[in-house]
Amino acid sequence: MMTIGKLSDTAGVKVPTIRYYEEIGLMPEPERTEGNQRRYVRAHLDRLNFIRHARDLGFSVEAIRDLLSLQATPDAPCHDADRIAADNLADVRAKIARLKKLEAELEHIVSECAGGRAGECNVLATLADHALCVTNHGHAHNPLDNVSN
Amino acid sequence: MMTIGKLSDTAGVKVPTIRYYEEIGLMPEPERTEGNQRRYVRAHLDRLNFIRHARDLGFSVEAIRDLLSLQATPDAPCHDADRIAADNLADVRAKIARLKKLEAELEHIVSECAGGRAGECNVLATLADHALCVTNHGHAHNPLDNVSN
DNA sequence: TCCTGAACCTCTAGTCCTTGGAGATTTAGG
DNA sequence: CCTAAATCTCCAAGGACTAGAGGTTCAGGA
Repeated sequence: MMTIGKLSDTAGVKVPTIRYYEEIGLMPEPERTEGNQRRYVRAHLDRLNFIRHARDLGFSVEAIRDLLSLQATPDAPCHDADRIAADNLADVRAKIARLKKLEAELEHIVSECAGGRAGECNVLATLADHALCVTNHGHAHNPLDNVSN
Repeated sequence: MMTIGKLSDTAGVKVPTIRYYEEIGLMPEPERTEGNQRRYVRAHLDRLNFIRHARDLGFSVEAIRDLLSLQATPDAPCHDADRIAADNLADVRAKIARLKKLEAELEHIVSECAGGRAGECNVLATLADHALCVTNHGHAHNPLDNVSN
């Protein structure tokens, strides 16, 4: 029997986040004391650890929802979990590829900067003119959605 | 003199986004027609291209604000712009490093999956127990903030 | 000149995943 | 029994957009 604060410390997930997970149905509603405070048991900690770990690995909340329901049915075939993980891996790789292009671009920009006045600054010049770029880092219309996380 | 739609198409920035940039002060308020529609000139396009390019490169709106004010004062020393870009580069590198750890972890998880039942699934087992991880991909308390670009 | 339909306007609210605060209540320890 | 810490609920913010409703303006053609 532990309080939400103890659960929070143990799992490394902030208190409001735990309540949020409950609200969106990732965490089950725990027992309450007479005074309406949440009391958790070991199973809650395991589940929260699972969630945090999956979030650390970049899984979306929706993916985690799927993984949790798979976990709940141990006799179900495992390829669904495998596919979710593989999708996530592909996602992570795409993000790495994109960030590497940005890295190259930024390296170029920064290294060229001679430390003069803003009027001749390479950083500013490059940002003002895409044609000065060394790589094609994309003219994506939703550039960052792909990279966040 | 171009409409917001033309500006949007030319710069590759969605119309509501342009209005949003105006609202937060990244873009200046343009002239209006008698009927209250925005009309842009070349300078607006240049500025919007600058902004989009910087966003593509992962700069935050706040960083862009700084860069734009530097651009407006060509005689100012350039090291501020350089520092902003260098900070951003460090940021991108940190994200890459983090994502590579995730990649390694996910590769491990996925490759180990024998395609059996969920009860023995490696994906699920690893998520349930951090100790099974091959790398220390961090117990960060704000795991994804560091990675979203 | 009028009409039509596309593009524009403002305003509000939603996205995602938390995080923080206000103000009230409960709990555990001394 | 008292107090301080922790908890409760509810609401709002963050970043950077995105989407919709409901209404107006523009440009081209008949």
